[in-house]
Amino acid sequence: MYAKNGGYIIILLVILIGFCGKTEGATVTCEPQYGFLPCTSETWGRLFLIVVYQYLIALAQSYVSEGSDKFFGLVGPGIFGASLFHIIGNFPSLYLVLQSGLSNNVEGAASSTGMGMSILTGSIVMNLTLIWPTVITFGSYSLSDDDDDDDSDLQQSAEDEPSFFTKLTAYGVKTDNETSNSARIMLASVIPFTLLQLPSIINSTSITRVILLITLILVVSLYITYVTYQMFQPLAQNRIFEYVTQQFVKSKLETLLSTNGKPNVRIIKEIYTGIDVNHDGQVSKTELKTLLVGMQLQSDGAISDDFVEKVMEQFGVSGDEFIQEGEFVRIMTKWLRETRKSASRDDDFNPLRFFIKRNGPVDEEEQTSPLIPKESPKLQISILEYLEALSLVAFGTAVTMLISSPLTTNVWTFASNANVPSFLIPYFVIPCFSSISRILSTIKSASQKTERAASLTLSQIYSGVAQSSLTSLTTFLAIVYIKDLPWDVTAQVLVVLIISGVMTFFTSTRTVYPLWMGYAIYLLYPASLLMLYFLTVGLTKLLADNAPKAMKEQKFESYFERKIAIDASMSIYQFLIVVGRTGTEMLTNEAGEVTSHLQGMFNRTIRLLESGLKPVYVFDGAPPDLKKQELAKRYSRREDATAGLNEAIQSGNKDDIEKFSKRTVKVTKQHNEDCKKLLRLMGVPVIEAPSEAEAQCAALCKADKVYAVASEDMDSLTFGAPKFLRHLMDPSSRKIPVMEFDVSKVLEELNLTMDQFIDLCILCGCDYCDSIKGIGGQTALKLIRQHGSIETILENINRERYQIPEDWPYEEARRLFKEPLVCVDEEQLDIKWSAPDEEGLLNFLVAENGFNSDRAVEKIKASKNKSSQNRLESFFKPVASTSVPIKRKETNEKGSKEPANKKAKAGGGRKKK
DNA sequence: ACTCTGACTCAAGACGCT
DNA sequence: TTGAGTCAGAGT
DNA sequence: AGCGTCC
Repeated sequence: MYAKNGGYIIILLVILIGFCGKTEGATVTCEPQYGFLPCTSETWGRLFLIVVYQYLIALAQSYVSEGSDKFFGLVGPGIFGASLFHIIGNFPSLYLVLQSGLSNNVEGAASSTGMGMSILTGSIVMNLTLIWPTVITFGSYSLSDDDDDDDSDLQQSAEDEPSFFTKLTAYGVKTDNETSNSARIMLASVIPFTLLQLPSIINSTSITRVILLITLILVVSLYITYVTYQMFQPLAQNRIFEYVTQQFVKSKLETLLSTNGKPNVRIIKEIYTGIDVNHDGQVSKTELKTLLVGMQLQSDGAISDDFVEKVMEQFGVSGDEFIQEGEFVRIMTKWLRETRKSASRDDDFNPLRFFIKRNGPVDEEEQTSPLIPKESPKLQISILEYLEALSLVAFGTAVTMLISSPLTTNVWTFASNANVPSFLIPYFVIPCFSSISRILSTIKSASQKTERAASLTLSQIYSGVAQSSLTSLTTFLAIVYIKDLPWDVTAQVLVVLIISGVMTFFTSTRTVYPLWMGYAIYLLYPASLLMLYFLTVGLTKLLADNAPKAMKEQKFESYFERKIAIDASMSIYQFLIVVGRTGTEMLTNEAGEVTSHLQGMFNRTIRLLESGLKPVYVFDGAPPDLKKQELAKRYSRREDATAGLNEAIQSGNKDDIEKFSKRTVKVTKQHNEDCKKLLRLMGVPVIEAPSEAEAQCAALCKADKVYAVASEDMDSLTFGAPKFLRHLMDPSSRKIPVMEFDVSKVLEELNLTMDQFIDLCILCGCDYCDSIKGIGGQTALKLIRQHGSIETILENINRERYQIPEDWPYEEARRLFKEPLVCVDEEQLDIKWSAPDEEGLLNFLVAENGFNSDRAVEKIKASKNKSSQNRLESFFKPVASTSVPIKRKETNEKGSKEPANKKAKAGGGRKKK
């Protein structure tokens, strides 16, 4: 059976890889993970992949749990059962939780740590508010104690069934005391979450770290306690053991009973081997007991040795003798026949009859009787068995590790493309996926509708929660502490606390859960979603004082097919400064004209086209008057630098030459014209802004002509570009992810209006005017918050402390930001991307500027390939984004971002790596 | 003690070869 | 030029 | 990954 499933996994993988290969021919714009896993840039393709990956993970997890169950069955309760068993069983989900935190990507560390915690929170809450009530609703039976066995299935016999509302109180589930005990243990495991809440109350980074350490120590000691407890209190372990074997035997028996006609000897033999854990070819008394447990022979309480003896007698053996396979098959067959005919007498100890009417009488008096077989099953070790278990675990784990990273990336991208709120992904989607199999098995086992089944299943949930929160929390805290990662888990922690608090209230004191309670607790799940939503959204607002996260990291590839406006002058400047320049030397053509900018622009544009982006380059027009002052200053500085350069050349100081030559770089009209020509030849649209290029970019974005503005200059935000990308060009050379800013979110989280935001930017310093001495990002934000506008600030500010520049033209600057001179008429409509004019391009590059023709041809080809596939329009609108620290340009920018980290903003001390 | 500012420094493109 | 990172000093 | 080359 494992082999069959293993076959599925392998076949699926092969299909996937084949799928990948197919994609490769036509469209490869995405990077296959590990070089062979398929990938896609289309949204629905992603969905498909997600489903497949998820299925694979579910399979893998079932392997791991089967394997670890097998281990447990082999070893039985003991030190292994107490410790390793849990860890192994939890490994796949643990890995899912932590893989994000393990990434080396420091930039994304904050979000990944948050993500790990969200997954943990999500699965805890899901266990408690979805799986838990499932036990109640699926496992409920009449709580009144009459012995009518007919209500075995609530849904079926509608006639004599009580009404739905009556059932709410009259039906339900009972559990034993041990279950409440597990609940209390689970509660204890949640205690550390309280500590994690402290940093948001206390405003100190150092204390935060101490708290982190204390929490870590607490969690570890709790974990040790938990393991120790289980070692010396085999109660809990025995429950799991029973649960495990019960699952196996039960499923077999169900198949057996569901086949009509002749008893299926093969399955009976399978059961026999299943029970015969040590594979010595015979079933002992202890092993038989396992069978009886699996049959749910008694609705609660232990199987008495007495009873086992009697059943043994049925098999013709007694005491320490063994049951042989042939005998086993014979008796089982007999039982089956009898059961079908229901001709058996009551005292003949046919356990199957009890199994069939699972909802047998509940004997409350026996509730307190010991649940545990007096002797734990002592099983002999079979190497083969171990190997099988081991390989199951190893295989499942390997598949999980392999798949989980592609799964999560796909899930994220899908979510962002489909506009799913991002917090739902780690909180709902991922735990949901990994819980599916658990939900199913829970339904199955709860459907037995016996106290024992309910108790076992609930215990299983509690201990599952306790284990996963302890293991995950330990690892999470350790990583965060050791790597000193930023973390802000206030919202998740609160949700866990509230949910588990409510659940504790429900569960700690009682053993009877009426049906209504199950339904009520279902409601907690949506409630927790709302709670988390308001906490994340609300909190950031509340914390807006510091660093709202209004930004989202994006993969470079996720901008496939997106139209992006780029400020050309900025790029040209960069190219001139950096491309092929050594001292005063630059890349030139034969005529001695500089071609650095062409080289850079060509390469970059090719790269963009190859990635499927649609760039629009916007060139600067005439600078506004205000900026002229600034420009004049720059000009004079450049003069100085030129003088310095000459001096340096004469003195031969290389460092100085280097330094000054950088400063003397100037983008000339000629450079601009060259680039425009190049771009037009490449089929890339070029727009000439009447004034500021940044402003024009923003206008294009506002007019929905482009998806976003890409720039390194934060002025774009001030100009109100709805979407703003930073580091778009960087990922190739550096490992910085693209940051996507959403102005509306920025405003929302800063809790400012656009006008206020503009004022803020002016205060922080802009190209148009000076800033006020002594006011940086922080103070500016505070002042704006407090007073609302520059005017009011000026009225209220302490003029002694802050020297306000004379003739401070803030109003003018504001006007430039608010109503920049941009071109809005339909002239812009001709933003069209066309195929490159190869001939013209080659002529221009090779003939006029001395480019290597082979290289040029090759690159043009590359870009053409990709751009032809660009035709596949994506249906999906640009994506909403979330969360980022706000920044402002100038030094102060750091003012607002960096403090964001330090400020211990209520969000909990974030530390920077 | 903690926060904020401002002054300082540094690097800045993109590709391919080894 | 720009931003990023660091550091010292001044301000609470 | 580091370093030279692109023109």
